[in-house]
Order: sequence, then structure tokens, then C-alpha cells
Amino acid sequence: MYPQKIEGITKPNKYIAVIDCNNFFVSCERVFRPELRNKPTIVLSNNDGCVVARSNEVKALGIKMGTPLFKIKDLVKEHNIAIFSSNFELYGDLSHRVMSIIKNKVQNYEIYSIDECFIDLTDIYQSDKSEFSRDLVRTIKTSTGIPVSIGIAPTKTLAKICTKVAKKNIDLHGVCNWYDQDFDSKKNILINSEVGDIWGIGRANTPKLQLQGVRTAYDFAMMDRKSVKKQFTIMGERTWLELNEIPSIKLADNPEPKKSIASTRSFGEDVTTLEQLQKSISGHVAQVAYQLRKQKSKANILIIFIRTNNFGTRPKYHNHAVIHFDIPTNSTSLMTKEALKALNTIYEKGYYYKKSGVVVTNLVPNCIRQINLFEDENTLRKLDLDEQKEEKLVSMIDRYNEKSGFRIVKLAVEGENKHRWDNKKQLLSNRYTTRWQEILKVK
DNA sequence: TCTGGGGTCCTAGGACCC
DNA sequence: TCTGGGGTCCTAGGACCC
Repeated sequence: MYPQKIEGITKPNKYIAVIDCNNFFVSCERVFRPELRNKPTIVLSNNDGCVVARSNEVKALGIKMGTPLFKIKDLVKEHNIAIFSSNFELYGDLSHRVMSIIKNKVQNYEIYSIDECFIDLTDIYQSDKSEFSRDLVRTIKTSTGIPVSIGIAPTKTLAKICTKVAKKNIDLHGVCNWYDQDFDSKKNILINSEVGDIWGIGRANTPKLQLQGVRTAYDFAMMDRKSVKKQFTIMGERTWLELNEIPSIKLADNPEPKKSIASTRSFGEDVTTLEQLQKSISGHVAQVAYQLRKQKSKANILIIFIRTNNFGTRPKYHNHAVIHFDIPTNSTSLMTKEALKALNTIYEKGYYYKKSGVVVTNLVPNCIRQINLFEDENTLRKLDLDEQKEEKLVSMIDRYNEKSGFRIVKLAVEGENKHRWDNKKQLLSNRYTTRWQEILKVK
């Protein structure tokens, strides 16, 4: 009998909702190109490699998320699909606008990704959660142009399932509320969602479940709890509980600072020389160091990596180096120096490199100061002074770069602005909302 | 010819300790 | 022939998400 009874747990009456932007990147492009409404449209990943966003018309053609562009050339031609390079400056700005509207309406929210936000509606003033949500859908649409869907349920996992229902049924006006369903409809919703589509059940576990005859969310919810935990660990158990209406994944409001920050990118053209790699690694280091400073953190560990193409027949090589700092840092110059030293040790001549990147982890808040064993008080004081000086300079540079919108001030090793091997972005739309030069012109 | 980027969490197993 | 037992901490790798 669904939902399964779970001993010792009383269900709290929670109203968790998830707001999901429909085909977000595509919707962003359509805001400024309304003639593309109802026309098949896709947005590509970096280097114009894979499809990362699809309009409904494209989904209907059976084009899957992540498909490389070259594999669908024929379909693109045949159906006259509109193609865009990814324009993260635009998407980031529109996302920010959507989230601001949500923040204005609810106290408890968790921005989950660029296009998704969980909210807790349990304690909002309005008693009709569905009406509140339909209103939110309308407000977001009229003030940003972005269509969204909202699912409301006792748990995050069920809410995610409900948004999918909301997207499929136009007459729901963008909102599906689990609490509005009778027993049979709830059961039907679960029966109609494939086990692999459940939030938390991924590529690796889907076949495992299917082999046991578990094909739908309903099948999964009806499994034996112990068997779920044994096979899919505590993560699977949480999902199982959530499908049985027991909240087990908390709303992460007041977000924690990031625990790791990465900057990685594949090259638009073959890279072979150490000098080119130095420039790209320096650029990545500058990026993560800036983000570290922005969230007021310092890093204990810096990892750099370089790799050749995973595909194709040319010789493959990948390697990484891990740098431990004695004192946590967010200094671009110090991190660059160490990163380049490390790059020397992993660079091998004769390969065609395709990608490089850096990751910082073991982050600590700025204010925590790990005392090095060998530091006495005088060196400490001097260090503090040096640090303050550097911090002043760096924050000035950060502010200047933010204001100008580009990273104009940077270390010499990064080199000139544009490299031949930089990202390919041949189909980029204008950054309508963040650059004056590219603002929409009304004729 | 052409195949993204940036995160989080959990577990198993080794190192180390008493 | 014998080769404890139990704890903690750390890391690499896997699984997941968008």
C-alpha cells in the first residue's frame, strides 16, 4: 500500500516547492528573439560542442541532452533548428532576476542551480499554495519573460516529479500540487515517471533497478527499505523515504560557502606548447583566486591538470599536480607561481592538448589563520602587514575589473586578451542585459 | 573535422594509533 | 604454526546533480 508506513516517523505537513525554468537557456535566447517561439532551438556547450539546452520542439525530435552537434547536422538542416553558443553572461543575469522575484515572495529558499530554486511554502501567509504558485509563475513570466513550472509536495523529490507533470499539462498553468491529488492520481503520477528520471537515481543505478523489475517511481517506492539501503546506500534510502512522503533532504537555505572552486575549459584548437598551457593555467588560477576572494575564502590545496582529447586515435596523456600551501591563500600571484612550477613537472612534449584546468579545495574562511609551526610573533606581524598590503592592492584590481566587465588588469603571464585556441563561440547572441554596446535596438 | 563545465556527498580502504 | 581488535582520520574514486 502506498505510501509505505514507516515505523516511528510521523509525517510533518510540509509544503516544499521547486521552481524550474522551462528549457532555461533556450528561453533566455527567446526573450530577445521572440520570433523563435515555437521554433526548434538549441543552445550549445562551450566550444559549440554538445547540445546543453533544447526547446520542446527539439525534444520532440528525439535529440538528447549532451548530443554532440556534429551527430545531428542533418536534423538541424532538415528542421531548420536555430542554434546558439552558450552565453552565460546573459543566462546568469536573467537567472539573477528570476531569483530576486522569488526572494521577494518567500523567506525560505534554496537556489539550487542556475535555473532551479526550492522554496518552503509551509508558513506563507496565503493558505492556497497552488494559487500562490500560479501567481508566482505569472509574475516571473511578465517581469522577465522566462516561463517557469512549479511542483508542490511534502518532499523535494516529489516536488521535482510534480514540476515535470506541470510542464507536460498546459491546463495546469505551470503548477502541480501533490496535495491536490487523490490517492489514484498520486499513484498514477508515480507510475508514469520512469525510475531513471527520479531525482537522485542516476545512470549507474537505473539498469541495476530495471534488472529487478523496478521500472517506475512507484515500483521504487514500494521496494523493501532494507534492500534499498543495502544496494544504494543512504542516498538511495533518502530518495526512497522522500517518495514515501517523508522529508529526508533538507532545504539548504542560508547557503554555505563553496567547498571547492574549479575553472576548466577545453581548447578550441590543438595546444602543444608549454607556453600556451602556462597562459591557460594562469587564466584559470586568476579566475578561481578571484572567486575565492569573492566568497572570502582561502585555499589549502590547488590542483592543476592538463589532458589530451579523450576521443580520437592520437596518443592520449593526462596528468595532474597537487599543491599544498603551508598557509591558506587566495593570492593570484602566489598561486600562479606555484601552479606554473607544478605545470613544468607534468607537461610532456609531443602531445596535442585539449583541456586544462585548476581546482582549489580544502577552503577555509579568510578569518581563520592557521599558525605555521615555525612562525614567531615578529614574522607573523610582518606577514600580516604584507598580507594587508596585498589584499588592498588585489581588492582594488578586483573592483576595477568588475566595473569594466572584463579582466583588464591581470598578470603578464596570462598574455593578450584573445588566444587563437580560446573557446569557439561562433553563434553567440548579444549580452543584451549586461553590456551597453549589445543592448537590444528597437527599430 | 567536430564530444561541456562546475559542483556535492558518500564509501571503501589504507595509515596510523593504542 | 602463529599472525588481536577497535578506533579515527584521510584520500581516491564513484555516484549523483544541473
